[in-house]
Amino acid sequence: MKPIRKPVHVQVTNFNSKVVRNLNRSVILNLIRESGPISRVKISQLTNLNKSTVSNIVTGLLDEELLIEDFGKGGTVGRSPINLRLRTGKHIFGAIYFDSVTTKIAIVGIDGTMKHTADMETQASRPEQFAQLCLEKLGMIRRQFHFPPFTGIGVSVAGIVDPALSKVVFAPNLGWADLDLAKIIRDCYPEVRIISLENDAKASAVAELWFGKHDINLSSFVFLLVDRGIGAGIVVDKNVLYGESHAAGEFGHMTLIEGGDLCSCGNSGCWEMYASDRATVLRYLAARHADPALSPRISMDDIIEKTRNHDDIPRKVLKESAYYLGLGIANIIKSVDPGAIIIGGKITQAWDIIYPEIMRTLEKRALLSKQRETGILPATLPTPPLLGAAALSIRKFFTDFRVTI
Amino acid sequence: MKPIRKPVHVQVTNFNSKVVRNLNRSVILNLIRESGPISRVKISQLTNLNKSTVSNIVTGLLDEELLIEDFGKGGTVGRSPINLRLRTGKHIFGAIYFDSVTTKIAIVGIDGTMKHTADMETQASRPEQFAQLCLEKLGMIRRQFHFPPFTGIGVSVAGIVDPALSKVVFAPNLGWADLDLAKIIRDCYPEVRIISLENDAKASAVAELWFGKHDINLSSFVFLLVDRGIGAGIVVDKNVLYGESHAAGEFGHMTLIEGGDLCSCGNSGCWEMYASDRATVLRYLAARHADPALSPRISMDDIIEKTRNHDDIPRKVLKESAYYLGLGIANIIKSVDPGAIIIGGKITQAWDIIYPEIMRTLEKRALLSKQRETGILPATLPTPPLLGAAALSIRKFFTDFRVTI
DNA sequence: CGTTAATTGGTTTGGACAACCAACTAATAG
DNA sequence: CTATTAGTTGGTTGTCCAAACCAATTAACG
Repeated sequence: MKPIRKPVHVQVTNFNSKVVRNLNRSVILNLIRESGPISRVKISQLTNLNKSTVSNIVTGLLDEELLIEDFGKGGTVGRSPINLRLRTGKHIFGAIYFDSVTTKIAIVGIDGTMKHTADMETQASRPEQFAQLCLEKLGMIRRQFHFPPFTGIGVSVAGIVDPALSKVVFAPNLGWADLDLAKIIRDCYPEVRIISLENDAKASAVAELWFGKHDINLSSFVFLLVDRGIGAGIVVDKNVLYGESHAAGEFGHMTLIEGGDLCSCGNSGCWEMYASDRATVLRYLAARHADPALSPRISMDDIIEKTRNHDDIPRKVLKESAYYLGLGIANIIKSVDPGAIIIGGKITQAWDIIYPEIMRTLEKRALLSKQRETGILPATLPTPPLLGAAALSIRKFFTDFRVTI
Repeated sequence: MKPIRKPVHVQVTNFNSKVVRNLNRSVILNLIRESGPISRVKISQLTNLNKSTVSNIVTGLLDEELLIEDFGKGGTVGRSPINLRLRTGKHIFGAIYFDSVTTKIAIVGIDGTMKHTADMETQASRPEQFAQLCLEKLGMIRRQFHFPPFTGIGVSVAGIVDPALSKVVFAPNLGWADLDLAKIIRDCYPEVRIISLENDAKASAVAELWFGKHDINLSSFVFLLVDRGIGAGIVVDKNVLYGESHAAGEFGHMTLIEGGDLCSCGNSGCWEMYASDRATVLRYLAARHADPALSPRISMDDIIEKTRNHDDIPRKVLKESAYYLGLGIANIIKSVDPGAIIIGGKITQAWDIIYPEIMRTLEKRALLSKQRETGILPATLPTPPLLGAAALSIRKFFTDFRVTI
């Protein structure tokens, strides 16, 4: 018999003038970030804040050296507006993406521009030492190219992460479990105040949300990262869904085919047994009647490369993967009904092959006619999980309330 | 080639003193609702609002006759607290739940108590007239039992609803499509200001969120309504997920068995072809070697009733449904990783039969060990979609900002 | 070409409003 | 009477808002 717990009264957020100021400051800063360069008057109109209030807050942001004023000419009558935009260069962010084969490192500007990138071969067997090595490399690059000290550092990992505890809970492809990565970063960079750790798919979703170059204003979407496995980041109203165990979006392990192939997670018929890169490679080897043990030697790049020649097998294999992708995507659409699905991963290099096949499947299996129009888009960014790592910390920088002295 | 649309600058919400007041008022009112009776000092401690601020706002709420003061004795030393609780009786809400066979009507108090209920046989063929009939019946009951005029009216429908347009988009089991139900309500009750319309599963989720009697404080969960079909309401951080086409949570139509039975939605292998009440009834008839055309004559009640006798077939059939329920629930857990799954519908009357079977399936198919502990609970409320209809309007009453004169 | 009106962008000023703080009164147990 | 807890009062602070006020630019007109 379970004891009946009385509801615990968690701290309720209240509102006062300071909170209001910080919220409005955040609103203005984000408006400039998203739609800058923009004048004070335009901000006032869009936010419904009074002109004087906007001026007041902007003065503060200029004092903090977060903005730059552009004195230009306005084409129409009247005084020319002073356009405001984000100041880049003053704040930079370090980013690391731990993946099974290659770990990627980058230095990223406040506006999401990659200032510098580097690759390292992942040494998964000694996680602490390897993480330290990457962090040191990051610092070396920073000094070498005379960047200012990091405002924040962000890390993404191909696995499940608990950002409250800032630990890697379970990363099967790296063989990591219960690794306190945040502590390693803090020890290495004690002066850096903003540190983020996140699952790679969720980080990618944040990257697309903040820096994606889509022609529609996406506020609800699912980012699908097709890699060795399949992960997803669900974004609803510009918020990432985390879930109770921080495992929301693990669509890769949903059962798609009852009684299907056995997955390493213990379940059978998981989506990623049919649509992940690993599945594609294995299917390719099977089609070539090759030894499945060769799979580590063959990469998605090889298969996609081979479609350029007049060879039907890689094309057929990719189409088959696309069919299964469509099958799972239809389920995602029925689950959370997103405004779009953004696909990242190597398979998107064969977009012309996979897209028609995905859409064909969707059209057969969609529930509502409106949902058949759900946009299926390739990622617009170079390496979403890497940029996403930085985006996590950049987001904190912009949305966390300024510490009032 | 699509035209590149510049991001449309939607109205940004700003913050000023009036907004702050209304937010804090809302915070206090909801705290009293959820954890009342409670004293001013306790509210102050829990919300971090100053004692005087709480007193100020509470005075306003007392003036509005929303609260009642209980002068009791406090067991300890010091002045006894004046406990505050919601005043019931002054505000009542009308609720209608349109389902395929029986339409249910209720009069509900502000605290979620059912004051009066009535059933009507659904006449789906003439939706406008039938809706009007139900609304009139609701008014008749109200007058007969001397209730005050309705503060709000809420309606839930077994189908997809667009609450922005307040229309029933698609209700296959009722045969309704593109029905402007909100207009019918408004025409019938022009003086009622709060009118809500929602899908039955989403309404049920709101009912459990606001009035559910669970021993844990649920803020993220999925309400699963197992009926002729299967629908779900996803709740994340106390917010219901709607989705781009207002079709989030349509797990009933997710593909669970590739190449499985053909569903009326056009897809094959949908979950509800295996786990819904209709599926259970059909499976029961098949086990009895009876004519599937008899299915409208046999109800879930009959099957559950028969498990009381020493008859193995209904038991076996229910267990099979529970297996498929577990299969789909595992997928839901992997999708949105909820804190709990609350199941509603007739099948929960056989909880002792289905629960062990669901859990057995989950344990085999869960991804994380922590997720194996995800609570699977039966609904705690009598008819969640009906109470949910009222809860929608009650929620608006509490959360919508008070119109300042 | 110089002056003025019209227009738009941005700032200053005074007032309103809400939360906060500290000191106060009220009630209760011992 | 004292210690303790609950709730109120009066004054202060901080923020937003409205409107008046500068600033800068173009168009019109004599």
